[in-house]
Amino acid sequence: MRTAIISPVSATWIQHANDTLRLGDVRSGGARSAVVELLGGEPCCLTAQELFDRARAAGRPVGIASVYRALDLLVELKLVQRIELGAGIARFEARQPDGEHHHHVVCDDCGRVEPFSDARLEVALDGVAGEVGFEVDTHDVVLRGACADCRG
Amino acid sequence: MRTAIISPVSATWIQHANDTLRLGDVRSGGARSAVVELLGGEPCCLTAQELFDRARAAGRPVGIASVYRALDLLVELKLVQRIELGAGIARFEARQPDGEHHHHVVCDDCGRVEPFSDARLEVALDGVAGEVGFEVDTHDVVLRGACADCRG
DNA sequence: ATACGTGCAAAGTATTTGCAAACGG
DNA sequence: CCGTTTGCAAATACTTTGCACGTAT
Repeated sequence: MRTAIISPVSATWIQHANDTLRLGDVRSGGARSAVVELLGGEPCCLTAQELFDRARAAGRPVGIASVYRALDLLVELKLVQRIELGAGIARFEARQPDGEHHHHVVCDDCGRVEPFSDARLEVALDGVAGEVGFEVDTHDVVLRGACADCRG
Repeated sequence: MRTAIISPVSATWIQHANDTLRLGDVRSGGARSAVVELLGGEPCCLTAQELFDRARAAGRPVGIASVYRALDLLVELKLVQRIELGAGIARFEARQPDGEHHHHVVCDDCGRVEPFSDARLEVALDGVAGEVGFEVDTHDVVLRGACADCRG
């Protein structure tokens, strides 16, 4: 194990993730620990490649395949949300145990991604979730347009 | 040109799409016509492969590359919306000129996709669009969960 | 006639899988 | 010790690009 400087909120998620992992019959390995720590310390979403690069930069010789395998497991356990913002690149973000979350606005021109959250939107989404015939677990919302720099 | 049995609403979109294409300095080719006709006749989203298969089944010897090229152009002209529902497969859907549109709910288990629409959700989305710093052009909403068949 | 559109095949890129070695409990 | 996890390399699957030929205007 290795210490890391992380925010209290994220530390809670890391704790939660490790607890959940321990419940399943999974063992702790270096690659998965790195992914959990990195996602826990990040406020917004990261790509698999970004996780790989950061782990390597931190001196952990992980393989990209292990990053994907760790992410698959975490998504399956509902600890992580997979987010598709287009361009065929998946992004990953910690799912807070209290349901707290945000959505994303993407610039069609430069690809910039920014988070936002809105209580009324969540209320509307919860309302819709009860009306479709599915048992809804999560939702994604993506706004697309031009950021301040690219508008012209 | 070839006739096809299509609904009035979609005929409007096809008309609109052809008009818009004619304004740009683009010429009409077989592959692009096929894509426009197929998207105009479909109420929900289709994958590039589905468009390719249907065009071939209809006796049009299009190439998959031309399908992608036509879709790129149509997306650029805002005639078509690209929708990412996960699994790395993009889907495409006609954008009605009057802004009428729907969203999607996806079964995490079997992959089933169903459309839905909700006026209150649209109001909330419009409200949020004015508060983020971007000039928002479109939005995607995806609900994920278990469909009636897979719930257990 | 001339440039744009097209089909095929090859290349590109994100992700997954096979496998033997390393490792945790 | 035994089975999970890992890193590497090869394979896969969707999408894009190169190029010569066809086609609309």
